[in-house]
Amino acid sequence: MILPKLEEVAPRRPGERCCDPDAIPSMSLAETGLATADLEILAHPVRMQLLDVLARKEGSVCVCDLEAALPVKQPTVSHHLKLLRKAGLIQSERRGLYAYYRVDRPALDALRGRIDRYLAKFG
Amino acid sequence: MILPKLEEVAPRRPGERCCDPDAIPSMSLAETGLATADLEILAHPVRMQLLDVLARKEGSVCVCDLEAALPVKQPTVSHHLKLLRKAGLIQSERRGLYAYYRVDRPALDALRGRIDRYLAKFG
DNA sequence: ATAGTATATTGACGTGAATCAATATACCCT
DNA sequence: AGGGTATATTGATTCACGTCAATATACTAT
Repeated sequence: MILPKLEEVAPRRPGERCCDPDAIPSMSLAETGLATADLEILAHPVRMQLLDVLARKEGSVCVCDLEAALPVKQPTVSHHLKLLRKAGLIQSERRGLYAYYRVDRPALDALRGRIDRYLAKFG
Repeated sequence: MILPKLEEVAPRRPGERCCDPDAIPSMSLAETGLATADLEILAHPVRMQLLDVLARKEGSVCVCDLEAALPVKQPTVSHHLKLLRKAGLIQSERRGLYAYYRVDRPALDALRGRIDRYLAKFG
């Protein structure tokens, strides 16, 4: 390992250490990318309320009930349900005209576990 | 409590229950607003790496070291540090030309606790 | 004073998210 | 077939966020 001559680094007052060699993230950009994706899917009031309602019910919930429970219009509900489904957190099923959604319990538990692990890095 | 006559509600097939009375969020919009604010502050790669670096160090870290550790320019680092400080998660101190940041340990622990509690609602 | 450095702020730009009206799709019923 | 309903999709709009060049600020050193 080649060290620069002292004159070549920016001058610092002694005790005001800059260029601290272990001020290095333990998480790569790829890791923080996954972590932020996990957090982002939860970080919206509508999605949080949707998950809240779905997670408390044992079985499936009709979209019409989800619409009634939330302060946004039907296309917006549909939009956020789609995002949650793409994230693997919920599953859907059609019965006739109606669509029913339920949580994917293992996926939701896994998400919780990952977020717990991200937070543990700061503890 | 006044109930509508049965003929006045939208017709449903029996067994395809809609208007489920307990499909109701347990979290108000105000609560989900606080929760999403807590999640949003973490849900960015640069802020997560900043917290990662700061949380691992016992003392303060010079901004110049934070800049060196992250893949963004100086104004961007400054911007995210400001957001984290406004959120109460970090504190800053100036020593001469240099600025030093450190985590606010109680605030970070409190944030972790709140997020744990939000996640517990889905468990 | 003058020059130089570290950090903060401003202002502008690009990008993506959120929302919803309008429309499409798929299903039921007569 | 035709009309009605529930949900999904499209397209347009708005708006907040992230980034950075340029500049300001505040300090150091000569």
